[in-house]
Amino acid sequence: MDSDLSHIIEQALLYASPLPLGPKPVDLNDADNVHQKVTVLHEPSCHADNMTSLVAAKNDLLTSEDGIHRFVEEMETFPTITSNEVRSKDLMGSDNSNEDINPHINLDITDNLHSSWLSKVNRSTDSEIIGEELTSALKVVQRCQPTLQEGELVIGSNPQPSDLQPKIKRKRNRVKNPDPPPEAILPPCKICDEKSSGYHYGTNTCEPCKAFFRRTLKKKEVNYQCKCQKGEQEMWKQGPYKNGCPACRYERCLMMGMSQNAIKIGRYTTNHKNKNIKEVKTLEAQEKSLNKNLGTSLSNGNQTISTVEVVIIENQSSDLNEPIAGTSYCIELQKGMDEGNLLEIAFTQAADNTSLESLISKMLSSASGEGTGCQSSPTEFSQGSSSSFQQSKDSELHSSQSTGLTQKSSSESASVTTIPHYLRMGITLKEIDTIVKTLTEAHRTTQLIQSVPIEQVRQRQAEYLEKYHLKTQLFGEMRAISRAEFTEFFKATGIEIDGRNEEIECALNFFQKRIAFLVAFAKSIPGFRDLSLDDQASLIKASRVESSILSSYRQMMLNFDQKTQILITPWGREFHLKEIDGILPCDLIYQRIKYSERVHGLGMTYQEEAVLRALLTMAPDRCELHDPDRCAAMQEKLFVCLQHLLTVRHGGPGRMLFKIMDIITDFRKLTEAENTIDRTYIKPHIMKEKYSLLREFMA
Amino acid sequence: MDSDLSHIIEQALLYASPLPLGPKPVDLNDADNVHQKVTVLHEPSCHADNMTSLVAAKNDLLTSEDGIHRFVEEMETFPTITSNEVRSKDLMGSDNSNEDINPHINLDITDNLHSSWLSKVNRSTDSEIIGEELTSALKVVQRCQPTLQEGELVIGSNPQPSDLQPKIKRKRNRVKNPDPPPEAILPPCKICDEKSSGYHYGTNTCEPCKAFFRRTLKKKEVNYQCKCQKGEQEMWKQGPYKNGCPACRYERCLMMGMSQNAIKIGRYTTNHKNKNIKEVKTLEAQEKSLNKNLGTSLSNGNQTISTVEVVIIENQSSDLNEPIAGTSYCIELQKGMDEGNLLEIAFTQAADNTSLESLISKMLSSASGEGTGCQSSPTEFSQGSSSSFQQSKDSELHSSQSTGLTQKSSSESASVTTIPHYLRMGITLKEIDTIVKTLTEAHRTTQLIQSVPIEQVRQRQAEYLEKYHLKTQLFGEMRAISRAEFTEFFKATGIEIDGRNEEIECALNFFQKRIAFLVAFAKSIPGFRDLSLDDQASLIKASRVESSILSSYRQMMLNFDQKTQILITPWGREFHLKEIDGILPCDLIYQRIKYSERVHGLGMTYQEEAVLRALLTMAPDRCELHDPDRCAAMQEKLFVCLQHLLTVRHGGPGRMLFKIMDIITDFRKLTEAENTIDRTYIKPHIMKEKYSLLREFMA
DNA sequence: AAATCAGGTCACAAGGTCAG
DNA sequence: CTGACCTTGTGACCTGATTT
Ligand SMILES: [Zn+2]
Ligand SMILES: [Zn+2]
Repeated sequence: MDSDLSHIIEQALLYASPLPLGPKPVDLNDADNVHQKVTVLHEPSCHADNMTSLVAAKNDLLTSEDGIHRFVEEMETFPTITSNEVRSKDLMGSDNSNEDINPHINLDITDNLHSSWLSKVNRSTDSEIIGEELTSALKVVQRCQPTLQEGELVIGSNPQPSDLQPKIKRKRNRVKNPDPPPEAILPPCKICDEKSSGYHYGTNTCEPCKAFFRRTLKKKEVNYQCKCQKGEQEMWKQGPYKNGCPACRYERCLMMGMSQNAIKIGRYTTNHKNKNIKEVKTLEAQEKSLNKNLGTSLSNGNQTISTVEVVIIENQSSDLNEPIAGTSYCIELQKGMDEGNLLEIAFTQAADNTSLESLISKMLSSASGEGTGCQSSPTEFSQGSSSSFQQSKDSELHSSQSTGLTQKSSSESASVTTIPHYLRMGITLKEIDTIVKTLTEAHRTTQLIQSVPIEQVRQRQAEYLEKYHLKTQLFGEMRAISRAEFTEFFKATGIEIDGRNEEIECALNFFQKRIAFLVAFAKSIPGFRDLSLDDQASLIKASRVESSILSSYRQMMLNFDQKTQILITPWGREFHLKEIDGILPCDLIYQRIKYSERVHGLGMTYQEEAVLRALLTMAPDRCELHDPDRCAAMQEKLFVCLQHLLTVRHGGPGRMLFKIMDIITDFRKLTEAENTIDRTYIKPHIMKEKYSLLREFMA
Repeated sequence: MDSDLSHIIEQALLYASPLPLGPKPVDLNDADNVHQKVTVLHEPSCHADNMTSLVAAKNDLLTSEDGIHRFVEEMETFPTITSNEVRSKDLMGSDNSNEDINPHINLDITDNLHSSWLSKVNRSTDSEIIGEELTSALKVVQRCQPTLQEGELVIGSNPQPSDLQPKIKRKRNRVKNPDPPPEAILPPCKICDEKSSGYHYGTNTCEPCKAFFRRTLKKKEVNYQCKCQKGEQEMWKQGPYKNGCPACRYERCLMMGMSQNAIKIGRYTTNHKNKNIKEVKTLEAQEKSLNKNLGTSLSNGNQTISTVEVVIIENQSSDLNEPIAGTSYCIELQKGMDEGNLLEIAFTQAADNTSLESLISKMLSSASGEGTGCQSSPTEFSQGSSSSFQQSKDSELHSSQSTGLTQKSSSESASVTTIPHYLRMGITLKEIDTIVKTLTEAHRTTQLIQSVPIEQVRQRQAEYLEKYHLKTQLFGEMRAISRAEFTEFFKATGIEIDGRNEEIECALNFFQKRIAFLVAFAKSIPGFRDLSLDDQASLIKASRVESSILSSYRQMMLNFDQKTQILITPWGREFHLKEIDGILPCDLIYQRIKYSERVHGLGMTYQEEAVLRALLTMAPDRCELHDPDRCAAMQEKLFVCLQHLLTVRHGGPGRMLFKIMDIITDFRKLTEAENTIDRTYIKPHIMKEKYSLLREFMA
């Protein structure tokens, strides 16, 4: 830290010498250099040469972002811009603040036109910094604009002087912003989570959503048809989402309070600005700081929600998802999901005393047909034959034509016209495609998705926070009653101090449900069912942590509020992190949250998520298998699928893949940790017959 | 819609008369500058000059023909354009953003129309800013239009001043686009190489291919039958192609990433547009330079050793690295390696009390040129390698080129439009080849290779085993003296029970040497040295376990005998696994051995190993970096290299890659384990100054 | 004067249609 | 089935108006 200085010097030296800085180092402070550069730039004859040297110089200055750098960079790219591309407005310079269009380009054009006299003038210019010169120059030009127009108008229409003045003034405003865009901080689009462009119709939205809403407003009759797939409507309800469905989009717009009347124009009030900032901060905090905070936040978790914006909505359609009053939080199974069969088995059969093995085995073998849940997709995948493309109506399966999702992909992938390496093996693209579709579908239908908008969740959390405070005031920290104490007390007296056993029952119940989902998903993995039942069971068990995190992390992000430290469990209860220790080990929960955040941070698409989930499920080295090779072969295919997805999305799987691998690694640790915890915490509770499925999993 | 009529009339009027704006010059408020500018622009005499210089300048800037050329073309043809063809809005200039119409055209129009009077406007030279003046001038001209029109209207319709404002606005609307082909620049169809019609389903495709893909999407069941002739399938894989085969066509669509979710709609961003242009440029450039590259890269590939197992070298110069007396077990540094510089610093400098940071930094910065270390000994190695069988194997595989570049050469006869294989993310095959070579070389020269044949080793192990048995018979299990006991004893009495401290010194010494190697290798990674020194250091530290295992596992396999459980350490001592615990935690050694076995089990080639080592070194997610992105970019390249190598070797990297990833994953666990162990075992020993380098690594 | 938004414009792609 | 063409909706970018 303190040795930094010398270190920096070292570095400086290092970089200074060996690298070819180009003829004239770019030195911002030195006027001469600067001028030179400018001159150079405008000297047609020198053009090419200087270009290269400038570029070279640029590359040497690693960190700096400043004017010249950018300038140089643009010079570099400029040549590719053809005349078509330059908008007249750019040339005219009256354009206000287009961030993409760079003024320097204008310069260059101009240069080209007039290089002869330009270069001369330029040299004699004073010792200002280039960028500024340029911009100021721009400014001047722009000034001319309005004025001129003014003149014309006078001619044509006999204007009143009074008219003239304001006009000029107004025009001036438009004068260039010399410095880079301050780039106001804004929370993301409430509708689609994209980068928002401001507060539109009463809500922070992106430009597209704004336009969409405007168009809709203009319509005399709104009759959008919902184009959503199975679980997508829930996604819309839950939070920002994006797919091609205008009906749901519009509905969400309304949900978020967009309307003509909510319009607000003009400059932000400080208040509003602060609100924005706060909101962003909150979001960021949520994304990042969980790790460090936990320790401390456990002790001081009584901050109030100051920044959560509770959007008050007149919700006309509070139909199905209305959480019931006080506590009962509604868990919605996928509507489309025909879970009957599966769960039936899971729960009914569990009642008898079949051997543990046979329990899962039954679940596994039961859904041999299409009948069960997610299996509607191709079942017999086995060895790459994939002959049966019974995508039934899934043609649009993941039709989430997430418009705009691809912008990223387009940005990177240059000219990849060749078949990637990873495809050189037996697997065909078609197969990949099918696998991905199948898995995505299965993934979507084997997770619990609540359709409660985040605002409601937060609200509920806020409410609970108050309750919690009250409780703690009355009884002191709930946490004080440790699990050990409780058990002791319970054994001795038969009295549940705080009714936690009931809670535990709920939790266990939920766990069993989730297991059913895990099984269902696993079964949908192409080839999975070709394995022996034993192996199937082993795999599912071994991957339960991964699979369940991948299937629930989005919910987790929704249901846990960093600020208040309040978690709403999937079975619908609120807990402050501090009190949860009585039911489940706090650490476990915490770990889960942490991992959820990490996964969330990856920003995977649904498809990637699904494939990864499958990949992790099919891990032959996680457990003893009868036929590990077969499993490995399938896993390999899944890996190829994942690679393909990543490659397609960001012109190269590179970084993402590593990040994922990194998390996988840690997943294993988590699994280990959970295994121990489960044994101590859960096991004692699952002796009841109805939890035999669970028991099996804990074996 | 409604304003159309009047608008049309307006237009008609406008164009009907040759637009004599009237003698009144544009009168500006502060007009001098502007006037001048205008003058310049419209000075017929200047015109030609500017034009030509412009063109000249342009040609410097780009290779391509289109941009300005087209512009020039348009300039020339413009006069013939009739009113229909020009949008009024363009003329009027107040229009906001037509990107396709080139401003210059406007300029020219105006020029032509008005040159008569415009040129007369006085030109008082003024040394104000230039480029902008120009643009302003442009604007002026354009603004004239509407005004003028206004004037016209006045004549015709007796306007009220109040009317004026809105009118201008109205004009902008809805002028039909009569304009000629704006014809955006687009790269060709990625599927069939035809002229593309845009970005469809995430890819630039032609209209037919788009339709084809759409139809396919709509199908519920895709069962195309391949109708390809022999060889045609390869064509499809290779690049854009076209024959009647829907199966392959679809396959390629998927390949190129077409999909529902890749849909992007709406207007292009400037960015996207630029990307297109760039891509077109790149394509053009590639076509040109392809042949050259191929020629050169083919000719300079003289590297042969790819699968060397153990390189045996007769060592004449066992200079500085002389290990410990007693048993003379020879550790050889690569002869050619000019390590002096490096190690010097590592060891000499270590003596003084420089801060830790600067220590590594110095090592990092020392080898600024190519001169150092691993870079220097390419030739010797190939001589030294005795293994002839590999060569033959190699030549079978891919004749001269180790990286399989030959494939390309074989296909070079293909259509010109075919882009080389493996050309992703801007990486050319040549680049891959170079990287691989560099790394292989570096890898080879930054590891300790002993020159003892395995028989000798085994023999020695056998001998030691006897000794060991004797010892244990005499003293009982060595292991009995635990580290704790020893430390205690040593502290108390100052007596080393079994001279283990000496051993430890040896080990530490060796570790330091190895660090030097790690650094040297890292530095040879292309791009590594572009990172900041801090980052470099962080990366090296973070990857030390991986890198050292990859550089030593072969030795490890050689030096550890599973049967006897006897290990010969790299610093030349024998140990039974049981006794080693006194010096290093047995578990660590054991882990190392285990991992070495795993890696060995992969059967990687030397090249793969080298690339993998580099890949692992360049892991941006392992540690905090100032510039993770840059690092990630390089890592991606390395990843491509690895993929390429694997692909070449076994026609598909699939499984292998996955296995590797799997091991990588576990490496991280190992790293963590070692970090803890290091802290407890090693740290206490490295307080001596000469171990400061080591100390830094343990930080 | 600067910030900030409603609204407008139109380049652009999805999906449909229909004649080959 | 193919692909040219059409219709419809989207969203990037701009301007003028409105606030603070
Ligand atoms: Zn949005
Ligand atoms: Zn095509």
